[in-house]
Amino acid sequence: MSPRTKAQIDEIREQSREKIIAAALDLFAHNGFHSTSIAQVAAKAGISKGLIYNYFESKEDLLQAIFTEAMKNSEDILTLDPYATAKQRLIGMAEASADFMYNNQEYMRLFLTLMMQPDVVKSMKPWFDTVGKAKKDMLMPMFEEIFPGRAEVEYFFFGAIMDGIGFGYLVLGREYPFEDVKRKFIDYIQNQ
Amino acid sequence: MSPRTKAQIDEIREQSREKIIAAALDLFAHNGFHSTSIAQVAAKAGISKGLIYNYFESKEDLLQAIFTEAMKNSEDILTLDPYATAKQRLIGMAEASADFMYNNQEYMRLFLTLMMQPDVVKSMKPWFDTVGKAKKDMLMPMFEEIFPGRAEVEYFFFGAIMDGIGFGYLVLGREYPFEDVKRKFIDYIQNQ
Amino acid sequence: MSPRTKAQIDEIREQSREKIIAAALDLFAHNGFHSTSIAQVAAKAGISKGLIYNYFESKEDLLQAIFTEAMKNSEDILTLDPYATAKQRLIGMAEASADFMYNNQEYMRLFLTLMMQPDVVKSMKPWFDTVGKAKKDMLMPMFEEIFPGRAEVEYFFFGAIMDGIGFGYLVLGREYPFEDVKRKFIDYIQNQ
Amino acid sequence: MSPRTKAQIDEIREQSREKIIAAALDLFAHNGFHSTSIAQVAAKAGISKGLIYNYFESKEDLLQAIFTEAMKNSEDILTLDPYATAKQRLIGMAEASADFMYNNQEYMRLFLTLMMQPDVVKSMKPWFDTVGKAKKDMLMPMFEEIFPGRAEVEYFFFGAIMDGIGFGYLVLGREYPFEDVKRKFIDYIQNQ
DNA sequence: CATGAATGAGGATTCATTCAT
DNA sequence: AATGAATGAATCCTCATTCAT
Repeated sequence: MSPRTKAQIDEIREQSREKIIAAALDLFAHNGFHSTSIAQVAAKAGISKGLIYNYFESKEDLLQAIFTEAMKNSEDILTLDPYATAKQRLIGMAEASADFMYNNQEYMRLFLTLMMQPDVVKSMKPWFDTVGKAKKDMLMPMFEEIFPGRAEVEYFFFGAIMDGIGFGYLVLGREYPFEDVKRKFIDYIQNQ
Repeated sequence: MSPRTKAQIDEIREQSREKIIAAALDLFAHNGFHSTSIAQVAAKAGISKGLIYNYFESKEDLLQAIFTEAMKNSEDILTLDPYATAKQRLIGMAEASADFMYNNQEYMRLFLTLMMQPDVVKSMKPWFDTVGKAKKDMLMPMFEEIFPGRAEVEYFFFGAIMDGIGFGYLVLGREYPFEDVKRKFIDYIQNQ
Repeated sequence: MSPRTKAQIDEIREQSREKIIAAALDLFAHNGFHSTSIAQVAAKAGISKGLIYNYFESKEDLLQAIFTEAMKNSEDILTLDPYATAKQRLIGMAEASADFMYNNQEYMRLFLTLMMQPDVVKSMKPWFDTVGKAKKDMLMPMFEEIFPGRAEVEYFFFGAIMDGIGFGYLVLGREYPFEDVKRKFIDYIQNQ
Repeated sequence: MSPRTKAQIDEIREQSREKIIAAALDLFAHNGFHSTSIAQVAAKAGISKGLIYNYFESKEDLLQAIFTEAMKNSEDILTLDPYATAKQRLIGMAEASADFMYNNQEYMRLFLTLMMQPDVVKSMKPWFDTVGKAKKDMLMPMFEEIFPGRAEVEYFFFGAIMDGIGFGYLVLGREYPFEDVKRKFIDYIQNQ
C-alpha cells in the first residue's frame, strides 16, 4: 500500500520536525511562549496546524523538544582538553560559550527568558535545575583549582559576566561590540 | 455636593491603585505578562476584575504604569555625588544599582524579561529604548574619564557584570551569594 | 435639617430628570439603546451615574420615560377641529405630524427604530401596540368618510407616505427637501 | 496531500458560511446588532462560537457580509427593460422592489434600522452612502423624464411611499394588507 | 440630593487541541 | 503523512447596577 519506503518516511518526518522546531524557536524566542500560537508556528513552518500534533504531543512538548534539540548542538562546549591547565580550560569554555551564544541567539533568548520566569512554563523547571547543576558541577573544580578558598564567588562572578554579555548582546544586537567585550573577558580571565 | 470629600476619594483610589500595581508586578514578573490573566491580578489584589479597568485602561496600560511607578522609586540611583571622583561615583552607582536590584527583584525580573523579548509587548519598546539611552548617556562620561580610549568596551563589560549579577540573583534567589559577588564587583572596579 | 424647601427640591428634581431624558434621547436615538451606556448618558447630562438611578429604576425605565414624556408634547397632534371636514382634518393632522417629526427628529428616530425591532426592548412592545391601535382608531373614521369602501388601504397608503417622509428626512437630514415633499403630500391629499 | 479535496472543503465552507449568515441576519434584524451576541448566532446556526471566527473576522465583518450577500440577491431589481417607457420602467422597479421587500423582510428590517441609526455601526456608513447614491443615480433620469421640472420632489415622494410601505409591512407583518397597498401604489404611479 | 468606587455577569475574541477525511 | 473544519474553555474588557458616604 505504501509507495514510500520506511527510510523516505523517516526522512520526511525528520524534515518536518526540524521545520517545526525552527519555526517555534524563532517565534517563542521573540514573541514569547504564550504569545505565540500554534497557528503562527504552523504558518511559519509552512504546514498545517494539525500536523504539529503529529510530531509533538502539545505546545509544551514542542518547547521541551526545542531545548532537547539545542542540547545536542551545544555538546562541544562541554568538551574540554584534559591536558590543558584549569585556566586554559576555563578560557576555552568561555570562548566556546560565547560563540555558542553568538550563533544561537534565539535559543539563548528563549533560554534566558524562561530561566528568569520559570513559572511561565512550570514543567520546564526541573530541566533548568538539572542543567544548572550540571554546569556548576563541571565548572566548580576548575574554580577551586584556580581560586582556592574563594571558588564560589569567582564562579558566580564569572557566570555573571558570561550571562551579562549574552544579555547585552541579545538586547542590542549588532550595536553590541560583542567581539571587543569577549576579548576583554578573555583578558580578564587571563589576568587572574 | 459630594458625599465623600475629594481627599477621601483620592486616598481610596491611591490605595486601590497600589494594590493592583503590586499584585500585577508580582504576577507579571513571575508568570509573564501574557500568561497572567486580569482575573489573577484581581484575585491577588483582592478586588473584582472590573475595578482594574477603573484605574487602568487596559492590561498594557497597567504594565506601563508598573514601570512608571518603578521609575519614581529608582530615582536616587541616578543621584551622584558631584564632588566624588569618577571611580567613586561609579562605585556609588554600582552599589545603588545592586541594592535597587536586591530590593526590587520582581521589577527587575519583569524588566529584564521584557528587554530580552521586546516583541512580547511591542508598545513598551520605545520606553526601553529611551531608558537604555538615558543610562548610557549618564554613565559614558565616567567611563571616558576612567578608561580613556577604551571607554565603550569597559562600559559594556561593566554593564554585563551588573546585568549578570542581577540575572544570577533572580534565577537562584537566596542560594545566590549576592553580597559576596557584589563585594567582588566593587573590588574589581576599585582595582581598575 | 433640610436647607431646601420642598418646592426647591421638586424643581431641582424636575431639572435633573429633564437633563437625563434629553441626554438619553439623543444618545439612544443616534447610537441605539444597547450601544449607549448609562455612563455616556450621565456624562452627557453632566451628572453622576448613580444619580440616574435616583430618578429611574433602570435603563429600560428611562427609555419608557422618554416615550411617556414625548407623548405629552405630541398631544396637540391629536387635537382636531371638530367643525372641519374629514379631509381638512386629515390635512391638519398630516401637517401637525410632519411638523412634529421635523421638530422631534431624535424622538422619531428612536421611535421608528424600535418599532422596527420590537425585540430589542421587549418591554416596550405593549406600549407600541397601544399607540398604534390608538392612532388607527383615531384616523380610520376619517378615512371611512373620505374613502368609503376602501378606507383601510387608503389609511395604510397614507400612513406609508407619512412614515416614509419621516424616514427619508431622518436619513438624509438637511439634504432632504422636507418642505417640498410635505407640500406635495398635502396636495396629494387635497386631490383625493 | 489533502485528505479532503478542495471542492469538498469549499462546499463545507459555503454551507457553514450560509448557515451563519442566515442566523445572523435573522437575529440582527429582530434583536438588533448590538443586542445580539455571537453566542446567540452560533446557537441558532447550530455551531460553536469559535467557528464563526473561522469565517468572519469580527461581528462587524459578519454584518458587512450579510449586506454583501443581500446585494447579490437584489441585483435583478436593478435590471430594467430598456425598451419600456420611463413610467413602465418605474412601475417595474416599484414592483420588483416591493417583491424584494416582501421576500427579504429580515434584510429590509436590518437595512432600514441601520439606515436610521448609522452611528450604531459606524463602519457601515460609507456603504450606505454608496448604495443611496447609486439608487438615486439610477432613478433620477426616469423622474426627470416623467416629471420634468419637479423630478426631485417626485423622486423623494416616490421613495417615501416605497420606504413607508416597507416600514408598515415590517411593523405589522401579516396584518398589513401588503398586496392591496402595493396595487394602490402601482395605480398611483400609473395615474401620474 | 449626589457621588463615584466597586461588583460580577455577560460579550467579543483567541487558541490549543481533536478528528473526519 | 497531512489537512483544516470544528470545538469550547479561557481571556480581555464593558457596563448596568448597588451602596457607602
